[in-house]
Amino acid sequence: MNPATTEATQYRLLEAAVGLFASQGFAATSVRQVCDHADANVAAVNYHFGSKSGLYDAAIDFARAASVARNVWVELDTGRDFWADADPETRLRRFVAMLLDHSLDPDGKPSDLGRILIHEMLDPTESFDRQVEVSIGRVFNALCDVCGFVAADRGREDLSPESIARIAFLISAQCMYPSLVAGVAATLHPAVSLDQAGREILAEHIVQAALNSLR
Amino acid sequence: MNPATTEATQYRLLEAAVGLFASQGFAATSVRQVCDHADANVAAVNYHFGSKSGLYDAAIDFARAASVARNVWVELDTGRDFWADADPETRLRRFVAMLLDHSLDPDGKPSDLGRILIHEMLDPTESFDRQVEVSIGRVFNALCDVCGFVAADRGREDLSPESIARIAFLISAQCMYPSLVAGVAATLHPAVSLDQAGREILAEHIVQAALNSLR
DNA sequence: TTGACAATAAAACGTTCGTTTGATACAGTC
DNA sequence: GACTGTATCAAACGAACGTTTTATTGTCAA
Repeated sequence: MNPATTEATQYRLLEAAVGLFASQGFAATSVRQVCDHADANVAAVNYHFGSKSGLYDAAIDFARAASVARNVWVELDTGRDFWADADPETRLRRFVAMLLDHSLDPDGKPSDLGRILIHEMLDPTESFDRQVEVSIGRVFNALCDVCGFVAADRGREDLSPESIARIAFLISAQCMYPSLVAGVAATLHPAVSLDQAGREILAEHIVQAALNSLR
Repeated sequence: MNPATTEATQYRLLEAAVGLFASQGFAATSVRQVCDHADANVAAVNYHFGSKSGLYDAAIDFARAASVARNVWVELDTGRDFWADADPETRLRRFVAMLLDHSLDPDGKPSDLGRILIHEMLDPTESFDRQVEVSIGRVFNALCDVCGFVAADRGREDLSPESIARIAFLISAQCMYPSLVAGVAATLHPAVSLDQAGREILAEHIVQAALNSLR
């Protein structure tokens, strides 16, 4: 088959894998299930990705690339954010908005990457350390930095690094929670809307809470 | 074998099942794995609990009973909390403290029940609706009520039920996050301590954020 | 001592798992 | 037209899965 179709098969496998790994996790997702969703032969996974683990790693990179392409925020490789010249409060506001955008897809569905990350936290695979190193670890450090800038901007040099980290911790909690519950939000939180408008209100709440803690 | 030993086998199976289901979820946990951890025969699960699903349901009830016994808060069957006579702010403070205590075991480990619930949110089994009905759904409604009392106490009748629900939503996020990350907190959030002292500081942050939103 | 009963154990049931094999189709090169 | 490399397919591999069957054990009442 021609290379174009080949790439299409790989693409379909990755798309199916991301969605299934996101909801079921690595161990509970079978290769045959992925291939069925992708209309591919069972042997395609091992041919294109070497193994189920290879597909998993490729799917994570695929999801991360899609998420970053949709919403460039910080350089994941360095942790440097792109608004180093803006004032601290603006940086914090943008950071929270982007964490939420990475937690929820544009249509309000929970993010695949976020849900894969949650599975990794509950039951880490060998990919977890790499994810911390190249992605969430650096992002969390960048968030701590931004919170530290806000604190310094307000003359709160008395806040210890632990206090700063705790505030960043609670920001992470509020930004990641939507990707956890969005799939069952209709059952669990029927009164809370997670569309674009609701997301902006949530972001403002989160920012205000952080600013109050840093005041 | 005598009934005492029988109960011991059931108990060991439930203990092993709770831990494994909490970290791996239902589908990724095998019956043989549970029996190995419990030093029981493979047939013991189907003998005592009928099926793997029966073991799962029993394990959830087991974990919830242990959690409630350790920390009585609201009546899970009715959603009624036990401090209906206290002032609204005190009720909120106690509610947050108890949500955190249910998210983290006394020794700072993530709660098994909380992690099972997270798995259910990511990929609901048939047990999910029942869990929402008898547990988390009622607890969330009770939390909304408490937030509403605080708002009324402060003359904020202008806050819509949606606004109240959103504040309760963010409280839930911050209280549940520890049970998600506590297992990897050393890697992910090395600066944030989740022991008893750190938990109290977190609770105060969460309460203050909610009070500010309700002010 | 015997029979009834609850609990455990070993073995096997058919199914599904991740992976591999061998064959087939098809593009481009000589 | 023969050869090479890539991609797909059906089929099968041994291992592990949830579950069942059969046999064995120990404890009671009769």
